[in-house]
Amino acid sequence: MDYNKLAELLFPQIDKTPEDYEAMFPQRANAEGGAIITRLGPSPTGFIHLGNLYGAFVDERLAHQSKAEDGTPGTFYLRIEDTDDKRYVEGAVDTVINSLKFFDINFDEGAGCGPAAEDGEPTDSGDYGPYYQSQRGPIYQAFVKHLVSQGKAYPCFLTEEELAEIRAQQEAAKETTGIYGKYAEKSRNLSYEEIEANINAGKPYVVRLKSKGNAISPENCCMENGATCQGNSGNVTYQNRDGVMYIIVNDAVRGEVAMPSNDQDVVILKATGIPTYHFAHVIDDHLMRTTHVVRGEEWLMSLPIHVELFEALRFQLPTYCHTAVLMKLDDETGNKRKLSKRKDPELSLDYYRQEGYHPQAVKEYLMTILNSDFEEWRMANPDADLDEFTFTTEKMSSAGALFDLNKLNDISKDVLLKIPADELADFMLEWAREFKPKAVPLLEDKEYLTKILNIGRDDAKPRKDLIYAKQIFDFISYFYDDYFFIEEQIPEQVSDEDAKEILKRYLETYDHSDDQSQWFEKIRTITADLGYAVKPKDYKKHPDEYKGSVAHVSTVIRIAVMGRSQSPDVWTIQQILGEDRVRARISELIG
RNA sequence: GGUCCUAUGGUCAAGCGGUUAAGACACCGCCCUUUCACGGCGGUAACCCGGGUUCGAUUCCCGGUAGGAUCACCA
Repeated sequence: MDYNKLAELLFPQIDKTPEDYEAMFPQRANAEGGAIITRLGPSPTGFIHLGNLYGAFVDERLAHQSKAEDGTPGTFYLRIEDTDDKRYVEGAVDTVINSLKFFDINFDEGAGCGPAAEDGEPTDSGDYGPYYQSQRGPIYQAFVKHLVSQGKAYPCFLTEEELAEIRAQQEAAKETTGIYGKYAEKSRNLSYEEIEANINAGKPYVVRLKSKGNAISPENCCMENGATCQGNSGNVTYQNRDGVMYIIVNDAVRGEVAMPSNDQDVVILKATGIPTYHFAHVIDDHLMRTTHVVRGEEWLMSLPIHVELFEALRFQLPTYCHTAVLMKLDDETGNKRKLSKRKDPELSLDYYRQEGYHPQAVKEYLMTILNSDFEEWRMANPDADLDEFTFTTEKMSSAGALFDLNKLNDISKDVLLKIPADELADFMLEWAREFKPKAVPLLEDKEYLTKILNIGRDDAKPRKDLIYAKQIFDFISYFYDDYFFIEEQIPEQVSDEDAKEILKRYLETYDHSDDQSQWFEKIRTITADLGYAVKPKDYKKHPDEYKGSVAHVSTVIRIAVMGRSQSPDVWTIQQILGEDRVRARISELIG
């Protein structure tokens, strides 16, 4: 078979060679001396979930933390993986970029990363484009053509029915499914004339890799059992394990990973002329000079395919970082399972936006599950910027981490405490504009809101009860008349008459200009006059001698003014609320 | 089913042949306190099972078990 002739028959319109592309996309200047080049390759649905964010975070940190010899940092770029013919969602690239920007994750180059054009359309930036796989057709085809001309790939005309039949046969015989070994022979052995006839007849076809298989044989490799040898692409070791060729790859997060080498004649070019993920990954990450490929664990099993592809093309293998998938405890089965888009709203980044989690809190949380020594570092450096932490792939867990909302909330409390109240007020308003529009006019009084958010923050032991916007709003809602209502019952120790009496006397003696001790002194007086214990301990010791304690009296006032029994300090709240509101609310309750 | 990954308290996790087996979150109790939150003190709670190797295994090896991942012209 004349493979050159075959390549020409299949790709007459392709005139560029791999060498041309190698020259067009030379090694990156900053890749020398340790700078890391990473990429994010989302599909163009624009849907970014927590898992994507998790990976993007790793990519970003790895690239921007690393430095070339001359001090320039690594590069983190955005490539859109739209090889699937599923519909392209309008504005998806913008969505991706903006979703990540919300978390301070910024790209250096790639799709949509250039300055906006005059008509407002986003442009791409960088010298290694195009950054959309759908626009890279000729590039992929040039490499496929090259492989065909070397006899390393071939066209396959198997129809869906034939494929299904083979599959059924294999399943019945309990064999591995797919096109490999004897099942590949039919297509592999097609003569030039047969192929030409098929093409002239307009039959659709795919291009498959001609796998070298993984059996140890004289023409393949004749290593002794257990012996190893180095691969051409670097970073790969082959080993004969009882007649089966294994690949051993050093994964940055998992260490050495061993598995049987690929024996499937995988599809590299679909009937549409568009490559599969496997092929696009190999070509793109090589040509765009990616040094570290960060991706989910679900890709680990296709590593042998990628290794064979890298070897066949004589490309250098990148460093792989297969990250663990995010898990969750299933309510029904009680087992761990992968977070799913359909069942788990907390997977969607929108969930955190709706609830009003601060991006910094989500980042901080992600970092704690990403690197096990982060929490320790954070305790030692409570005020340091997140970027000062040195992130390492070695410290990443290879088991799936369970998503823990409790932990997120705990971290969020600390994060929000460090954000100045007026910034938090802006954050609340922004959140409300999107998710609680009715409250916007109220929250627009920034001075008022800032005062509220600032309660108890400057103390030596600052309050930590602010977690996320939605929760915060509920927490402070009584400051706004529209949302104020009596939510709780008065304590059982206090009779209805006493409650009225307490409030009546409170209102009579109320002086808005009292300082906190004067104010509390008056409550003590009321407490004592009505037969309640001024010191809660007295009541605790001698419950028979008192109706209740000052705590219960205070609770009545709390409920009158705030509608609830739990809140920060009453005096402070009243000062913010203003005299009119306080008086009005109490009068209202007295009736 | 084949292949691969993983296995320390409820959760996240230190540990990398000899430890009273850290820490954080959650939970419980006490203290502080006019409630709550914060803070302080204390507490419950773990090395999946079985074989080896070794003077000694949570740690190394093998087997089992469990959970997860993956087996497309989807990524």
